[in-house]
Amino acid sequence: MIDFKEIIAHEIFDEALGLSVEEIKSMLEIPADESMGDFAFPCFKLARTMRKAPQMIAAEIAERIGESEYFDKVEQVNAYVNTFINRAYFAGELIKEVNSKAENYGKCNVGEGRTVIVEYSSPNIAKPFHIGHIRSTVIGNSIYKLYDAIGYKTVRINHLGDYGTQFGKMIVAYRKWGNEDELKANPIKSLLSYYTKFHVEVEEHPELDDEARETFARLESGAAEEVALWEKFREYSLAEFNRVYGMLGISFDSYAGESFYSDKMPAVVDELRAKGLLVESQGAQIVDLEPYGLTPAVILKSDGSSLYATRDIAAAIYRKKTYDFYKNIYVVASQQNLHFKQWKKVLDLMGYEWQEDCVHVPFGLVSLEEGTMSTRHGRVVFLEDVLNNAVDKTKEIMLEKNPETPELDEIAKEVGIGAVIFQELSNNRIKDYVFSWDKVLNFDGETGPYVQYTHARASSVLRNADEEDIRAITSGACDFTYLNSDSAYSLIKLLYRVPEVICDAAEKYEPSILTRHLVDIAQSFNKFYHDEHILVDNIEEKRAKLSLVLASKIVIANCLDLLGIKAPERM
RNA sequence: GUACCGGUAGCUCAGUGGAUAGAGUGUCUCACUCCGAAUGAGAAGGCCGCGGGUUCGAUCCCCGCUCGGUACACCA
Repeated sequence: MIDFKEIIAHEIFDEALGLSVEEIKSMLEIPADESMGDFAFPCFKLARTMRKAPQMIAAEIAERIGESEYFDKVEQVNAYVNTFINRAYFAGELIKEVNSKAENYGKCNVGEGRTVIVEYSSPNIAKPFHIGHIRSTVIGNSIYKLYDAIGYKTVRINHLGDYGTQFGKMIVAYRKWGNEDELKANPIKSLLSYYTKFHVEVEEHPELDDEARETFARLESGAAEEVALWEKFREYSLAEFNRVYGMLGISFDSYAGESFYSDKMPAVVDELRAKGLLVESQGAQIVDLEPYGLTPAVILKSDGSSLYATRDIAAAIYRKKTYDFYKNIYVVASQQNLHFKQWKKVLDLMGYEWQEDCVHVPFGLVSLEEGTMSTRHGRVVFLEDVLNNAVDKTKEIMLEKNPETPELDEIAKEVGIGAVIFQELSNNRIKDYVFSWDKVLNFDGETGPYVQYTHARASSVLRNADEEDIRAITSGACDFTYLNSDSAYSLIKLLYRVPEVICDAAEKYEPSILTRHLVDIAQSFNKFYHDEHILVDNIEEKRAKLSLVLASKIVIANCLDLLGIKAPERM
């Protein structure tokens, strides 16, 4: 693909400016308003070194490069040199690139030979999968896809919350109030009811807490009965989670959760002790982090059992040994910022420089209109219900608009679930939000269905073309001078920027950057579609326009895929 | 109390050390004998939380304040 910034930087370069081509390239801007050109070069900074008014410098540069064949026009406006690339040239280069690379357009291999671990979703066993869990699940999945697209080897880890004192509580509760049949019939619901009952009962019988702690200690030491029960809870729960993952089209390479590290912790504790980091405080074993302005990291409780922090340290060391990661990414809620700071500091104190390659990717809180979600208090919205409602709503709309659509049920799933995922990936992940049924079931405007509709619309136009047209546009033999309208050209520019947007989104661990750009593309396509008739009588013009439709369809589908969303041909 | 995160149009949110701060939604108009109206066009809507500072230039960077969220040793 032609690097237009590179070309322009070479054109602008002149000894007298005192800037290298690279420096000029990095100073080039894409103007907010298209009437100001495609790429602009601001001359403010040159004013000082050249001791000349920036407007004059801009005027001189514009004059000097104005005759270049790459430009339709070069203007000086105030302190800017505004360049307008030759439209037919730009269109031809971009469209041939997209249509020949097809599903690979946007990908690259900058990560070749390196491994990136993405830990995401990581729900707690025996608790329902609610709307709060969608964030880590869907953001993490997109980050994995982004890194995969730019050439990294990826490892997807679902760090299941399948260990800890809560399982002591669960086992105690199950023994007191549960039974096998009930559990089999409706695992998570039953487990949740036992857990809830435990918390009610413990108010009056505080000794239950001690019992739970003892039970977890037995589990951790490998007592057969406790282990068998725990395995049953885990297996049943996982089966339910997998149903939701199936709906979302999400899978993992590893389900090594907290329990997986239970036998790897004593070594970590020994190592900490050997390195002189472990001290006793109030009966517990801790790492003192006061010199670093942090509260202490508790490694072992006073009863000798392990904690979340201990397991995360063991996990990081294990992952470094097993995968030799380039980056180890944790997509975990921002509530755990402090935990990750402490954890990184402990690894640092242990002498592991690779802690710098461990990245916590935090995201904001989802709450309900009634307040913070609380499973125990029944203030909870189940993810599966949200997905099912979105699918039902989609089906209703489809039956009204396009009842003849083949495979209507299948497409309703792709669109309904896509709508939920898309909304989740629309905003900066750090922002908190309040869940709203109205919002999640709205399919107009900047939504997943809007983008999918745009894709279906482009597909429809291509279906209406004849075979010779399709052959011509896939071979790239078109007269691109027909694509010189403003609406065609702004669409082309948006498609051109997709590869850099993908890299940017990956580097910042921010899928919403891609989501936003995709909305811009859909808007731009729809404007082009309205402004211009595509299937015109003039064959050359028709084929040039169809080639842009094909390129748009390809790019939309590729971007949707990176968000974990399907791109149906009809809807 | 301390730390971190957020405050941009009625609402939900983008945005960048630079040109006139943008979308969607809601409200009011307009456009389907025409390639898919889940669409497009137009109108209206802004002390970019407040006060200082750095800079040729700050919504953006720094400091203080304020409002909201989150976290702060044996839960995860």
